[in-house]
Amino acid sequence: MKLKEAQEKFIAAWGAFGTQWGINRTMAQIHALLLISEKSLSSEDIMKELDISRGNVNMNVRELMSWGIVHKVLKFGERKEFFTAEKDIYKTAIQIMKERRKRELVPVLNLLSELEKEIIEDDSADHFQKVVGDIYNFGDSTNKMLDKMVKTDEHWFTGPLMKFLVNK
Amino acid sequence: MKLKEAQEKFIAAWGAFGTQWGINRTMAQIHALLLISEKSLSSEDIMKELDISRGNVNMNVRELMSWGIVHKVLKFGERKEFFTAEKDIYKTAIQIMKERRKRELVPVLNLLSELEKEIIEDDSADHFQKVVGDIYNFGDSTNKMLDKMVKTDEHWFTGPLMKFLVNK
DNA sequence: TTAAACTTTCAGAAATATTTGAAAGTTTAG
DNA sequence: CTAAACTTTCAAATATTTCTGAAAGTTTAA
Repeated sequence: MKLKEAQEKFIAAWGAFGTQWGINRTMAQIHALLLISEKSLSSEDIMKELDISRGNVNMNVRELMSWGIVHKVLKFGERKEFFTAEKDIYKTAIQIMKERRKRELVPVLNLLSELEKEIIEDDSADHFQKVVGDIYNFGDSTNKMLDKMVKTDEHWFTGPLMKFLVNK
Repeated sequence: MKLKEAQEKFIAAWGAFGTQWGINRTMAQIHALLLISEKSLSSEDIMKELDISRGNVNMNVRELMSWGIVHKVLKFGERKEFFTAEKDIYKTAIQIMKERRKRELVPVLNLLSELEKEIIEDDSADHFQKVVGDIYNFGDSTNKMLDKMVKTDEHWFTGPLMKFLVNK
């Protein structure tokens, strides 16, 4: 297999997987492209490589930056902006966890704790309150666990946690 | 707040969150509805409650069953099928992990290992091979970890794992 | 049998999400 | 300044996903 062919396969597949786990195809493809590019790329480069419009590149690159997994690079003597992806996959994963915690888990916890507090009028609310409480507790534990994972400097993924889980 | 109001809020919110993490709104709403219903519900009940069509209910309930978090219940003397959601949130989470591992992680690992093996022709493929290899290793560790988490009978979420992570 | 009670399917309609591309906005070299 | 080089925005077009509802299929009671 030619390198180019393999790269295209990787980008296409990453795009398809992206769709499956809820992020848009193009965003995932741009991320894949930047991951496998040693040099940082301009909007122009990305447009050509993936055959997509300027606006699309702009919007998705900004989204990737808001996730903290793609960064702007400025080159001396160049007016243009270039972009590069975090290449450490561990750091990338941590960053994604961080963002998902913030964007998805925290809002759920807020909703649940609001519901938990407010149901006081109805005395047939037992089951509902239990469900809400159970989900809250589970979410809260997950939240704390993620927080710990994310804040520690330790490379826990290859460290004692993994040993703990995988051995024994 | 009235119970009914709180329940509707929960269902609506669960639907919206679902959208965000890549599953369809109605499927998430049906799951929410079944979670907070003590009794199992018929298609008819779900149609009325969420104001959606028969076909929509049928398709999404089957999808939830394929995830293993909703089950068919047969009642004596009743021709109709009823549905109920797994109420243990921990079991539900484990089940979702199991399925995501199978549906999302394993296919990614297959792709990556295929790419890893096949790139042999080009000698400028170093960086690409490193990226693919790094992602593979990370995915493989995650896979093993999830496998362990999922297979153990231990309620690890409140057990030693959490203690390990949250304390110290 | 058969017909009522139910479930499933699926083509077309509707809703939602993504993309384009041209215009507006911004920055910088000279 | 000002004009060239670049980035951002956003309304309209396109693509994708989801939903409807009626028809087809299945099961069961009698």
